[in-house]
Amino acid sequence: MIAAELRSDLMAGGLPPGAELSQVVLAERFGVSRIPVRDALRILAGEGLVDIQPNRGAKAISLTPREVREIYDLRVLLECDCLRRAAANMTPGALEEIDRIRRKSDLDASTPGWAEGDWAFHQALYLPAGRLRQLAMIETLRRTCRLFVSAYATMPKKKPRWLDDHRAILQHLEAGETDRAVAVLRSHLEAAAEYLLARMDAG
Amino acid sequence: MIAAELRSDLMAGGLPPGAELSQVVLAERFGVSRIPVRDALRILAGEGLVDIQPNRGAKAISLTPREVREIYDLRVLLECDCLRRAAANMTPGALEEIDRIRRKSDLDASTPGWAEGDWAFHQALYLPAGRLRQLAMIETLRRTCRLFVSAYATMPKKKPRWLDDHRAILQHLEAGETDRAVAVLRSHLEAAAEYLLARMDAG
DNA sequence: CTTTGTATACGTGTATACATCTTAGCAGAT
DNA sequence: ATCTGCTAAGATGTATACACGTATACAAAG
Repeated sequence: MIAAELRSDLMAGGLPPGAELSQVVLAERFGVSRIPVRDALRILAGEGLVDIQPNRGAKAISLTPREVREIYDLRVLLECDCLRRAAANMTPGALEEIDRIRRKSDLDASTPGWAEGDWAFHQALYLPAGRLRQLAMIETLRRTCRLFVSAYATMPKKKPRWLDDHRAILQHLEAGETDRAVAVLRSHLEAAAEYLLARMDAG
Repeated sequence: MIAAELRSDLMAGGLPPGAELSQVVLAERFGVSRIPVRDALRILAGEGLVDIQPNRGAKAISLTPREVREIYDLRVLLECDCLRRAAANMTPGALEEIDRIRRKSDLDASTPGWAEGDWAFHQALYLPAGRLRQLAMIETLRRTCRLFVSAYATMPKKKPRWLDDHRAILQHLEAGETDRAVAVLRSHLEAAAEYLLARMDAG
């Protein structure tokens, strides 16, 4: 629970990248001893969200533009492959379900919780691939990016572009044109990378 | 240190897949309290080597053939991409260094520590890509496989095939034929997957 | 004989206390 | 004035003790 709480704080931007995460401070804040805090920090370290250095404390991760670029390259690699595999196993029922989730995510596109809907869509999209481990790796990479999206990009106004991309991906899948769907996904991710990198250069 | 020790034990097969890892027995075995053991288990859980279930203890991971297949597919995806990027940045000096490591790994090919040399070669091969995070992900996946190689495959006798592959990859790189080098790497990994899966079906 | 409830034992989760390390601050020498 | 060395404060690492949850064994009811 403490790990989940900390994760939310990191996502929301309450703990900016590079912030020092003192065990005692967090323990007092949550009203528990340091042991559960240590466990939580180790869990988050395993997810790559915090960086623990022996005898020197934990920090919220801080990425260089070069690392952000690498992470998005990895996402392109893993997500495009996952979509391709999912397309091979896609059923009409699954497509219907994904579209339902897409429409629901349209609603809270302007709320602070827009990212949850975005991830729900992509998750549903990749699920038919039957690759749980790959999906977990993708989620980890997405969360790592989220930290920086929250920190640098206040609230994307280019949202419509994203929603259009989602719809386009689905339409191409329904038409059986996997390559086109994958191409849209790739450009979808590249656009997000460019947006974030531009913001990092600015701020 | 305890995490490293446990990792070695898991690799060497002393702790077979699915083995229950009790905090108390491990604490007694290492002559320390349970706290450092908890930390070590969380570290290994972050690396995906052990599975921690709340209030129910930790176990060495146990993979189904389907999951092994997925992991090798991920390795093909990540390692081939990494090699391609490395080939683009490869210098004559780097090739010389890799070949030096390859020749050294030839020597302890029949010893129990053959896997270290194997990994050293691949690591040197991918390093010029300048993708540290991707390299870390690959290492994690390789370690996960290693657990099962140790458990099911006593000592591969097909070693010569692997060493030949290593040499072939280098030769293709020296010739500037990246696609061929990547093709050999892919078949290299596929062969390892087939070998392990066959052993799992048998045992 | 199967099933359900309970009690006991075992293991994990957490709090407190102590040991160790890092680091900031300051005094002194060059 | 800068650098070296020491000292003290704060944080992390670890050990011990206790609280809680889970699982197994046994007993009793259906």
